Amino acid sequence: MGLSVSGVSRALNNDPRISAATKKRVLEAAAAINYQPNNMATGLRRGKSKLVGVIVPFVDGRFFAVVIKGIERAARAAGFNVIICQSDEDVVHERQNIETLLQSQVEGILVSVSLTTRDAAHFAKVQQRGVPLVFFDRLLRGHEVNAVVIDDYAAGFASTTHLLQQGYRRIAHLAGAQHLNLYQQRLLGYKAALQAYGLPADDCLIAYCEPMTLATGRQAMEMLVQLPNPPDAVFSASDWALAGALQVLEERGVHVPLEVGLAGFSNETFTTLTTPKLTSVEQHGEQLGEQAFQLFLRLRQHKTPAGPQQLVIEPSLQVRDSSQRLGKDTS
Amino acid sequence: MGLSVSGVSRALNNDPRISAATKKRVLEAAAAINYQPNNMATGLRRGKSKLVGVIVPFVDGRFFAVVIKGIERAARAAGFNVIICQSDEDVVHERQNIETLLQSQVEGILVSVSLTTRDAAHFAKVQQRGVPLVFFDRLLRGHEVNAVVIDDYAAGFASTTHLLQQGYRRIAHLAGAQHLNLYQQRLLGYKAALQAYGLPADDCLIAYCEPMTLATGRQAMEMLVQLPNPPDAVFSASDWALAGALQVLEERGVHVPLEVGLAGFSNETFTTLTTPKLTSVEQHGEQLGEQAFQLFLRLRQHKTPAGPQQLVIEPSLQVRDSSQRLGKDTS
DNA sequence: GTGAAAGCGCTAACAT
DNA sequence: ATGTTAGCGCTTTCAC
Repeated sequence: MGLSVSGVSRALNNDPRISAATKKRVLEAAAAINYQPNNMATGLRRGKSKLVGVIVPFVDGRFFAVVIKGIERAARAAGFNVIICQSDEDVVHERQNIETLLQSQVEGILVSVSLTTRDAAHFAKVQQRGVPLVFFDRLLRGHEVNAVVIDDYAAGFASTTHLLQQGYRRIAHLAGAQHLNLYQQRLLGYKAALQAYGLPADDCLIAYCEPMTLATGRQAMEMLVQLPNPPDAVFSASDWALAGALQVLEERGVHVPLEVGLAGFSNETFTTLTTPKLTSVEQHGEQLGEQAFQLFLRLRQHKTPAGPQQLVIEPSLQVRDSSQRLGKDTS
Repeated sequence: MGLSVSGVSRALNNDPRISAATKKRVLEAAAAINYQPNNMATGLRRGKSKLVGVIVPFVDGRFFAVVIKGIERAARAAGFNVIICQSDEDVVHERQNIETLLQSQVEGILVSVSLTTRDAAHFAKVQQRGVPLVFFDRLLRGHEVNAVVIDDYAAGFASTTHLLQQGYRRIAHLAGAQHLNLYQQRLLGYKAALQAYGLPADDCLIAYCEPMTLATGRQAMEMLVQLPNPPDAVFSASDWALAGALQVLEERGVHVPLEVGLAGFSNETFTTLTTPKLTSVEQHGEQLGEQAFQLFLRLRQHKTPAGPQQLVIEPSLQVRDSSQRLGKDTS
């Protein structure tokens, strides 16, 4: 009849050292009283919380939402719960988030750094505590870290090459903050594609948008159209900035894609809702999220990893109306 | 020199019963060894986790992202951490989310129900455990619950009235699942506005989209344009469905807003990126999120509340190009 | 196969 | 103003 606490614990945890009969008895009783295990107590005793923390700059916008979905799926499968924090592109919040997550005893942290993050002191602290740290998508240049990124260079190269194939020759680039790997790589890919076509790189055609929003995209485009020799195409490192550029062109009666071709980045949902629909780069965020979590799991297993791990995911170009001057495109 | 654990605890918690000198000493030592309090231990001992759970159908899309921002702001101010769960519009996930949150010992749950939620058994379980439960935006019809909602009826009335003022007379409605309060209220507001103008309600003009997406909006519009007497305006309970409608009209060469006027709901970011820009309802999600958290706090204080509390937030109509047939609008 | 008991890190009586 | 100690709910040795 009566059973000791340890017996109950064993039954609930499928411990082999218990008879099927008593296990059944316990399970029924538990269901009857609507028993809920207390994760805090379990975590405290076991010394592991089964929690991972995720820090993203923001959660609206398709990319990070999708990444989170991927992380959650993988985490659920491994019996982990996920705590999501938004840094709001503010390094101060990011530091607070780290603090919060460490206090919550997360077993690992997955982070995509904010735009305003320039030093990595708060991340060092995480490592120092022995909490596995995985960066995804955005990371600080010049830091050797565990990371899952997409091949931004290849994406920049492919987008620019696509525009060149469509016959555009004076291609501008809306660039992001260069201390972030991904904006730098997109710019480098763009430059490399021009060079591969034997075209000179004209610095006038590179406009830095920080942050990359509709507003900064508008400003950049206003500037570009007033150039003595304005561009006939734009490759933007962000769909948002590209949307701003499109607005400016529309207002000035410039036809897209006949007069100016456009290609963006992130495959935001609105890219299929504008006129014309915007060509963009799909980053396969869900896959990226899953990989990031898997990497965390691996780091957790091997206490002493063999140096920083880097995983690269191949993006794919979604060609839509905004960049198709010719009938079709077979790239 | 040496100090007891309780002394340290007191210093860290700003207990008055400790000298300023020792407090300082402890704080310095804590900083030196990079001390992090263990929330699980504190929570276990105190019997409170300082955690709230939030369940939303999804996190992409502007509305819920903004609501979450509001909740987080209010929670942070009250010293709470937030666990965000996505139900993915699936009641099965929703039940799992509830389970997860209860195990995590959250002190309250804020939820916006999924589309597939029809019964409230899993929510009853939450109440039964004495965990305060607050619904926001979406709730099940016919359940008396604590909730913060927007005045969907007023919004439906205002949107439809605005279209009428612009001279549209055959106004269709893209409606959502009627077991959810908000879609029902939007429909009722629409009907009431027609009636107030002395116009008959034509059931042919009401198209149910479930779920309300670009695809279902397209289908609905295809059907509407083929009516013997097609509509000259559309009020949609979702911007997504409206975007689908706009695409269909565009493809058929129907001019918006001259031939057909459009008004949507939720003020999604893409409403300013389409051509024409879409009129929509701003729901003030951040405010809604803050109110929802405040309501939770109040429920937590008074163990026995005086019946279900309901808070209503007034939305506001954002008039843009898609609904302006006349020169201007002063509603 | 089952029970007794220690202890995870912390707080809050209750001493002193 | 500081120290001592019990115990939050659970798991896990260790003993039987």
